[in-house]
Amino acid sequence: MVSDRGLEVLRVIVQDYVASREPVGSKTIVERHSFGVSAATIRNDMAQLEEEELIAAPHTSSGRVPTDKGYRVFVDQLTEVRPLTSAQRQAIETFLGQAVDLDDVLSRTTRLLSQLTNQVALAQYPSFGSARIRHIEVVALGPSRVMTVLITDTGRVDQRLLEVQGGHPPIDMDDQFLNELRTRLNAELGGTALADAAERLRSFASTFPPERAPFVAAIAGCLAEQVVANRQDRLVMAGTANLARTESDFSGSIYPVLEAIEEQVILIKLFGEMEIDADGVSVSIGHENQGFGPGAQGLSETSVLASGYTASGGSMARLGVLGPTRMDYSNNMAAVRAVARYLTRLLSANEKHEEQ
Amino acid sequence: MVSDRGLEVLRVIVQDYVASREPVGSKTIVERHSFGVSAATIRNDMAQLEEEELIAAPHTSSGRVPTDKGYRVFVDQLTEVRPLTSAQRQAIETFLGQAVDLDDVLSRTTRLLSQLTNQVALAQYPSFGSARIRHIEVVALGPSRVMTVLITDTGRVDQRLLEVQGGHPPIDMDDQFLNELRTRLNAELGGTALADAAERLRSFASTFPPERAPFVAAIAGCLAEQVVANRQDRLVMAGTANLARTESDFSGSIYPVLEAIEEQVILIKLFGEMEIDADGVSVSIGHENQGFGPGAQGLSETSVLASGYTASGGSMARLGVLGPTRMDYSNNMAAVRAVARYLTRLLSANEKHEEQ
DNA sequence: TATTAGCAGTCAGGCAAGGTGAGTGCTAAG
DNA sequence: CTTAGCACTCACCTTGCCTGACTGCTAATA
Repeated sequence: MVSDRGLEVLRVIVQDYVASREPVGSKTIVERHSFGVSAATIRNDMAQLEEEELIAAPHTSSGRVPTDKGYRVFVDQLTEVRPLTSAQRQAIETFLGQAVDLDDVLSRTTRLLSQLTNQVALAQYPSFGSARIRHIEVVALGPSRVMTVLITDTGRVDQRLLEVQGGHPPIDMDDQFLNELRTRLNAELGGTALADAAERLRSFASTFPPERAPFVAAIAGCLAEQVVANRQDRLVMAGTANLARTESDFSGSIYPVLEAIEEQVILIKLFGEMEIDADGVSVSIGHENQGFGPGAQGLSETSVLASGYTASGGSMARLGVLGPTRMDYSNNMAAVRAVARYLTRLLSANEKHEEQ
Repeated sequence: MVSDRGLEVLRVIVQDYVASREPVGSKTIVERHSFGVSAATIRNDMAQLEEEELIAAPHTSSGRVPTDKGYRVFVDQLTEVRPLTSAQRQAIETFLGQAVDLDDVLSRTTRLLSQLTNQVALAQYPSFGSARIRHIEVVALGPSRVMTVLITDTGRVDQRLLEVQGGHPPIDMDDQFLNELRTRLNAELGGTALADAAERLRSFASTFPPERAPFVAAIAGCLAEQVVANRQDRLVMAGTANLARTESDFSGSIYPVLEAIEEQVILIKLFGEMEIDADGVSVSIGHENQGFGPGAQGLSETSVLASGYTASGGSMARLGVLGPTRMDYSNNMAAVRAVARYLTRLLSANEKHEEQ
C-alpha cells in the first residue's frame, strides 16, 4: 500500500527524528530534502504511513514519529550499513590488538564498542560449546579443601573450591596421590569436547580403589559442574553511563532499563533468540524485546543490535549494543559488524597460530 | 558556638531532610519533634547553624538543607549506627553462605549490600598484599604458546597467555621439561609472599642450562607481571540502577556519576585514601570526594561509605556503598559494617578451617 | 489519477499576572 | 534566653491568553 516515495518519506522521518529528537512535520521534510513535491503531497504519504502504523503523532498537531514497526521497516529495507571511517578501523585494531587474554579482549571490545556507538555495549563470553578440555589441575589448599581448575583450548580458565567431608579414615591427600589423579584426569579427559566430558566424568571414579572412590567422585562431580557451569554465559558490558545521556529518549526513568541490564539473564536470553545470518547484524526493536522474563518490559523502549563472533574452537558468541529505539541504526550496525568481524579475525588468528 | 540543642536541631534537619527530600523549616521541626521550645527559638538555633555553614537555604523563604559540612558533623557526632534487624542478619548469612568461590562471594556481597542500602554497592578484590603463592601452573597451549596460572592462598587465580618467540633451535616444550619447570617453580616459590616473589623470579632463570634460560626467563617475567598485576585492584559493583531511582537527588543528570563509577580508578583511589579504624565505617561526603583525578567531580554530590574486610592471608580490602549525599547514613553504615564483619568472618573461617 | 494550494481547526508550549502559603528575620516584651 | 507577633520574601500553582507548528480536508489543476 505504501508507495516508493512513501518509503522514502519514512526513511527521512526516521533519520531526521533520530538526529533532532523532535517529531518531524511535512513542511520540514520538503525544506530539508528535495522531494520535488509539495508539503501537501508529503502529508498524503504520511497519512498512508500512519494507516500502516509505521509512524504516529504524539498529539494532534505535531509532526510524526516512527513507531517500532516503522523502525523495523527502516532497518530491514531502508538502511544501508555504511563502512566505518578509516580512523575508526584504526582505533579498533590498535585498541584490541593490545589485549593480553580473553577477559581483556572482551573488556576492551565493549569499551571500544560503547565509544564507537555511544550506547551500552555488550559481549557474551564464548560458550564452551564445542570447546575441548586442554588441562585439568587439582590443587590441595588444605587438609580438607581442594581447588579444581579447568582450562579449555579456548583459553578459558574456571576454578572451583571443594570442601571434602572427612571420611573414615580421613582422606589422604598426599601430593603423590594428587599427582596420580591429575595425570589420570588429563589422560582420560584431555582433548575431550566439553559436551562429552560430563559423561566420562560420571564413570571416572569407579576406576579407583574403593577407599579412594568417594574422594575422586567428589572431585569429578565438581569438575562436571564446571563443565556445565552457567558462567559460560556471563556478559561483559560497558558504557552504561551512555544511557543516562540519552535519558530524554525514555518516557519514564531509566531505572527499569538499568535494572533489566543488571539482570543479565534477560539479555542473555534475548541474545540467544536473535538469529544472526552470516556476518550480519540482527536487530530487536522495542516491543520485540518483550517476553524474556519479568523485567524485560524495561527494555520496551530500547533496541538491541547483535552480531556473532566465533572464538577459537568454533564456539559462537554474541556481541552488540543496546540503546534507545531512537538510535542511529546505520552507524551502530556498522560498528557492531566491524568489531564482530575484527574480533573473529583476532581470535581465529590465535587459533591458526596455535594449530600450525 | 553551636549549642547542644543546636546540634540536636541539626540532627533532626538531616533526618527529616533525608526522609522527606524537602527543605525543613522551623515550624515542621517543632511539630514533629518535642523540643519544648517554640519555632522562633529553633529559628535562632538555625541561624547559628547557618552561620557555621552546617545548613543552607536553597532560597530565601524556604526551609534549610544540610551542607556537606553539616552531613560531616552529623556522621561524626550525631549518628549512632543502629544494629540491623535479625531478618537482615539472616539474609546476610543465608545469601553469602552459599557462595562457591571468591568471585561468587564478592558478587553476592555487592548484590546483597545494594539491596540492603538501596544504593550502589562496591567491593574491592583483596589485594595480594601479604598473600602467598600457593601454586604455580604452566600449561602448553600450543608449540609457541604457554599459559601460566598463579594461585594464591587467598583463593585468587590469575592466568596469563605467553607467546614464546621461536628460538634457535625452536624451543622444546615437551611435557617432561614443563613438569620439571613446574616442580622447580613451586619448590622455589610456593609459600612465598607475593611481595617477595618478584625478587626471586628475577634470578630464577639463571639456575637453568643456557639453552633453556631464555624460555624460562620469559615465563618468569610473565609470572612477575602477574604478581604485580593491577588487576588486584578490580572492583565489583552492583545496584547501579539505584542511582536512577534516586535521580532527583542530583542537581543535574546522573551521567557524570555513572561515568565516574565506570572509571573504576577513581573509586579505587578513593577507597585507598579512606582510612578505616578497626571495624569502623569511614565516610567521604560530597566535595571530599574531589581530587581523585578528572571525572571525580562527578562524585561531588555523592557520599561513599567504606569499611574494610580481611580476607584469608590477612590481606585487607574495602567494601562499601555509594549514593547521593542525601542518604540514610545510619542505616547504610550499619549495613556496610555488618556485611564487612560477616565477610571477614566468612573468609577467615575458611582460613582457620584450612590451618587446623 | 496524482498533485497542489488554500483554509480552518487543533493543541502543546511559552509567557504573564495573580494568589497562596511556607518560612524567614527582626523586634520588643516576658 | 525565650517567645509572640509582624512584615517580608519568594517558590510554586493556577488561570488565561497567545503563538506557531502541524494537520486534514476540499476544491482546483496538470
